[in-house]
Parts: sequence; structure tokens; C-alpha cells
Amino acid sequence: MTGHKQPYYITTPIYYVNDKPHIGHAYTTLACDVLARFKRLDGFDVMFLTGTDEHGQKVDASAAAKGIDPQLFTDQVSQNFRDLAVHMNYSNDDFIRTTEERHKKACQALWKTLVEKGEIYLGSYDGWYSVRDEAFYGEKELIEKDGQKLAPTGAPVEWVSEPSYFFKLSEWGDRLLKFYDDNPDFIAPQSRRNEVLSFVKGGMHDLSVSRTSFKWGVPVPGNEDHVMYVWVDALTNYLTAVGYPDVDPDKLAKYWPADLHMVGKDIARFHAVYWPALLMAAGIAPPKRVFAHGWWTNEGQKISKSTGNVIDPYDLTVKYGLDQTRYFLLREVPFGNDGDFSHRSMVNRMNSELANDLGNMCQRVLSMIHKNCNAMVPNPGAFIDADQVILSKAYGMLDVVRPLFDTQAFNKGIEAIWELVGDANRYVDEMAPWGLKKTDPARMETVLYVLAEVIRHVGIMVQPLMPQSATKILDQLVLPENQRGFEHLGPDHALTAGTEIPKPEGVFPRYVETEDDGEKA
RNA sequence: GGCCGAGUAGCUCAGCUGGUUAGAGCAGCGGAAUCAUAAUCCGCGUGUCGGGGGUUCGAGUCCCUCCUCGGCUACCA
Repeated sequence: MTGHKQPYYITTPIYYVNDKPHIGHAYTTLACDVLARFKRLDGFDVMFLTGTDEHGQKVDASAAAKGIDPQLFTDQVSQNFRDLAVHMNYSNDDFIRTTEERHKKACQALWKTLVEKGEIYLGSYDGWYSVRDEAFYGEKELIEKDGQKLAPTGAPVEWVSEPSYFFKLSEWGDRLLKFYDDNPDFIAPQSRRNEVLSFVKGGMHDLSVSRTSFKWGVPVPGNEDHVMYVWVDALTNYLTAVGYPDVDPDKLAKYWPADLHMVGKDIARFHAVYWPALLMAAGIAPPKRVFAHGWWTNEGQKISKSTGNVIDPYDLTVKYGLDQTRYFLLREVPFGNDGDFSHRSMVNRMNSELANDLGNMCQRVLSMIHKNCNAMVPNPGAFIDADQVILSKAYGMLDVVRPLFDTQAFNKGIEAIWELVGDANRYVDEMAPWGLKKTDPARMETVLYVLAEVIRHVGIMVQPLMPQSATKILDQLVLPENQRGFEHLGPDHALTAGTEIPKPEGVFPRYVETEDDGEKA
């Protein structure tokens, strides 16, 4: 089983440390975690990266407001995101911080390359700036009042001009369009692809890639008055983490180009337009795919800090359970679409699909085995057609789910697994092993064996989604830990009859409504 | 304003290049079973497929038009 494993590099965006972690962060990273775990089980050499974006004016200001050094400040707040990763049971292989030395090195190397290739020039960044908002506004955004130009926020604006380096993005339109054409799956879902295409087709300005108005950033090589602006700084993290600019055969050469950048739809353009352009300009291969997922609403309401209906991932996992939350987030919505989080739908999913369908199926089967087969994996006789039908469905499950997960169609992959769970429940009812117990005990053992095999397959398949619960299920089958990879799916590694199994315990508890819930629902 | 997309059963949605009586899950109603976390299984839908017009032997599926909703239209992570 040696040989070269195929590499798979997957990334989350780096999260801006000024934010408190919320469901959006948890969701993006969760999707990556499930894919990373899936690929590892499927035999890939996975590099799964997440991290924090720690530069910029806002961070600088927040640190100043607290009267502490920005580095100390980011050390503190980036910890929130590292804690979340542990809490959510993410399996990231690295956690990048843009304030790390390795990142400064990578950014400056990329910058120098772009300068050498003539892709960056010094110009000036002009625009309507509001000192009060600390932000630039477009001409069209401004409102006019009494002959005064005002920001949409009502703050006064002034025309300012600041020296800035520019990336020649305007010259990359045609090459980007050709790239999209040659790589139709580069940006997904389709709706985002359409938007990106129309954006690029509309023509692009050069991109301002440095600032002189603040210092908390990576210094521009050769001109210390400038720090790199967010585009170059943040996006480059994906290269930093694999060792760029060092061409280490175990890092950069192996993992680049990245297989998938997972992002929220709000930053699709940065990843699908600016990033490939910057990379191509530097002579580096663009990533293979960018997936822009949707947003969550809370009980039908748009989430905003002002209304205070932000969803805290800690609240969810404490209230409903970690794996239940992980399951819900990827099961409820076609990945890519916006979704609504509601208590009612959460409870419906966890009770009917986890507790009733899967949990109870495992429980009824394992209980029967425990009570009627001397607590040992039963000894199967010859399989009849009905046995073969459900077994082959279990054996073929990976081939159904793999292409769905490979295209980030998590909900469909999960549905496919649950079809098998439904089949198993129907099979139990049809075979009625409790009746066979008296009429044909040998047949009962065969039936229970078939069901145990189905549980083994489902347990292995749901490991990426619900690692802890899957472990419990597989532990109940006493399946050795080194037999839980996808290469063990199928009849060649079937359960060994006679293996002693423990008394089963419920894996997915039902959610029982409290009075407090009643008021909300 | 321009471009893109969506409007299908109470709810969430499938319906690929047009072709048998338009489907699934959930909810609801009725029944069976009793191994199991009172879990499971079976049965039950008269839907103007947003409105109107058109092409065709035949349209939810193509064309035109109108209505409604959403997204994008660059420097915020």
C-alpha cells in the first residue's frame, strides 16, 4: 500500500480577526473538513488549510483602541478561530496567520516576481474618501445634498489622491476568459460562474495593491512607505502555507496548484478573478477550482450584527450536538444555495434522519444481534436475492457518493447514503428477523449479518461528516481502526463472524423540546 | 438602467437535449407490525407546472411578452 498517494490541497479563506467567529466561518470550514476527511479516507494525501487574516487598518485601529500592540492583539483574537477549529473537530493540517514571517516572505517574493514581469507599476489611487468612515466610495454611491457630496452613510467625503502600486489587471481580461473557457469547472456553482464571466467581460480597471495610509501590513519591497493591500496579502496565504517561494518537493511542488478554494459568495470575485490573474501574471498555475457557497438566514431572517440575530456555532453544538450540527449544515441545503437555519428544521433533521432512521436502525439491529446471536457477529448462510440487492447497494455506495462530494454536492451525497439507510429499515421489516428467530434461526443470522454489513458501510461512509458518531457506530461493530478506510468497503473486507460485540448504546439521542423551544416554534 | 437566474403539491425542492396517467422528502390522514431511541413499514395528492400568446402530432420542458422575487454591476474579510 505504498506508492504515491495523489495530493489534494483544499483551503478555507483566511478569516478576518476583527470578526467574532460565527456560523458563516464554521460553515465554510466544515465543508472543507468534510471533503478533507473524505479524501483522506479515499486514499489521498491531503493538505487542508485554514487561518486568519490579521493585517489592515481595522485591525490596527482595534488594537490601538485597546491600547495594545497590533501583534499582541492579533495573537489574542486569532485564537478565537483556532479554538473554533478544535471545537468543531476540524482536521486542518495547518493554520496560517498572515502576520507570520513565512507569509511576509511569500508575499514579498510574489511581489518581486510581479514587478520583474512588469505587472506592477506605481501610480496614484484617487477617490472619494470619508475620514469618518475610513473608507473610499465610488462616484455612483455618493449622495448629493445641498451641493455637498456625502457618503451613503451621510458622512462628508473629500477627493483624495494617494500614491499606490497597481497590478495591470486590465490587461488580463482576455486571458482570464480563455482560462474560464478552458476550465469550465473552475468556478462553481454555475450562477457564480455567470456573474464572474459577466464581470470580466465588462472590462476591468487596474487593481490598487498597496497603501500608504496605514502601516499594519507586509511592507512593499523597495518602498517601505507602502504596505501591500488586502488582495496580494490575503490571497497569497494559499501559497505561503505550501512553502512558496521554496520549491520543496513535499510542499509547493506537491500540492500546488490547489485543488479547491472554498469561499463564501461575497469573496468569489477575489478568488475567481484577481487571484488567477495575479498567479498567471507571476507565472504560477491558478488553482483548479473555486467554490462559492451561500449564506444562512436565521429563522427566515437575514443575519446582521445590528439586529443581533447572529448564529453562534458554540450555541448550536451545545444545544443540538456537534455531529448533529455538522450533519444539518451540509444536509439541509443544496451546497451553493442560501439556506435557512431554524430550530424546527434542525430538530426535524436530527430526530427523524439521525435518531430515527440511522440511529434506531443501528440500535434495533445491534440489539437483536446482541440478544440472539450470543453477542457475536452472526454467521451468514447463503444470500438470497434480497440480500444481494441491499449488499450490492452498500458495496456500490462509494461510487455514487464520490462524484457528488467531488463536485461539492454534499446534500445529494448524504441523501444517497440515507436511501441505503431507508432500504435497511425496510429490509428489517420485510425479513422480520424476530420471527425467524423461532422458525429459521440460521436465516435470522444471515439477515442480521447482512444488516451488520450495511451498518459497517454506512458507518464508514459517514465518518467525514460525523467523525465522532461514526466512530461510535464502528466501535459497536468492533471494526478495527485500520479497517475503516474506503479501501475496506466491499465484500473483500466483510465482517468476521464470531467477533464479540458490546451491548449497543444509542448514538443519536432525540431532541426533546423544552418550554423555551415552544415559544420560539 | 444593463446582465444573469428563479417562479412546479401546505412547506422545501427534482424534473437532462420537448413525448406514456408531473415526481421526492417533510407535514397531514388511515392501516400494519412490535426487534428497536413510541423508533419502523405500508397506503392516500382533483397541483390553473407565475399570467397571456405562439411553434409543434405533442411543452413544465422551445420562442415572444408581461408580472413577481433574487443575484451581479470592482477595491470590505
